[in-house]
Amino acid sequence: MSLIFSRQCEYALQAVTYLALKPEGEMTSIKELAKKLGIPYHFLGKILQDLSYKGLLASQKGPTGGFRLAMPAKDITLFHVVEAVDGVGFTKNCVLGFPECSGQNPCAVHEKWAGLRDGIYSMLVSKNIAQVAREMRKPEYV
Amino acid sequence: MSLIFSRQCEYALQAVTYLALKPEGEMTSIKELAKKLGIPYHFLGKILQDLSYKGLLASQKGPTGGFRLAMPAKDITLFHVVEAVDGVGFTKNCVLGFPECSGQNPCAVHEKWAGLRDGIYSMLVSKNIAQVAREMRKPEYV
DNA sequence: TCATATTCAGAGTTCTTTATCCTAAATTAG
DNA sequence: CTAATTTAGGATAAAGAACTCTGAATATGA
Ligand code: FES
Ligand code: FES
Repeated sequence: MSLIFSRQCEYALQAVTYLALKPEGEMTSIKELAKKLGIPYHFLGKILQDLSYKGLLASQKGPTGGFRLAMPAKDITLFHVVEAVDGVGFTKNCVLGFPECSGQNPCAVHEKWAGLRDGIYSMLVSKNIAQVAREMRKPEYV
Repeated sequence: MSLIFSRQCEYALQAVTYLALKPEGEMTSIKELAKKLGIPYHFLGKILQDLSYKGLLASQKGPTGGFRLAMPAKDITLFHVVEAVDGVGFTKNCVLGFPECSGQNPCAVHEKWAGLRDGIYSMLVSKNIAQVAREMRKPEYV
């Protein structure tokens, strides 16, 4: 079981932050990304394709081709990626799965969850991916 | 996509807290639970069966049969249910999906996530399900 | 120019989760 | 004892997520 984000979304987040480390405009192949990040090659291809379709990445075919961010890294947050891949359900839904989540008929943990949800949101938007990428202390990001 | 807990786990949490409202020892049928909580009947049956197997619930067949908590509601927390159904992965895994999550090679949001993860854990253990059930402001719980 | 190697694009497949169905076994009430 | 009710449990179907295979586009260099 994946936690809050789907596997696809996790891979997307890893890949996009990896791209943020590259000089602006430089193309990076699926091969390099898949190898460095340990993500299944073809699956990653489909994910990046999807991110291109949604306007977050730009792609180019052929040798020397690959993917790059469609806009400056400082203008992208992790939230943009989550929004594009998983949607914004986690900002609206009841953590216990009840059909409605509002102050009207709150479940027992509604208040507590509201705070945590805000925390998650702020974790995703408080830094742009250029900063995020630099703060990664992961061997994958070398 | 469900958020942090699987659908199955959400249903389990709703059902167990519902049972916590009943007088200790009283049996409640799948029928009543499914109807009140709006959970698919047969699916809920499997979930409750599983919770019985894991020792959280006790069951009895025949008319007047049903399910009840296997121990006093004050001794059960939401975490017990999550643990039984989804496991404790969320307390250990990297929120960005990296294979390792530790202070050794932290991802960019590791610290922030550590705090949120603790918050989620405390949300699940700070009250027993008797309290949780009483605090539900849900029409389902009547 | 054109063959070839490289890379993305998109359809297709497998696996897991969710949900349904059906029959058997246990238990109660009459 | 019989009929009604309820859980137990296997089998199956539908939906969604995860992953794979094949083909189209493109740059390079012979
Ligand atoms: S109603 Fe449950 S989190 Fe809002
Ligand atoms: S390494 Fe990412 S949350 Fe710990």
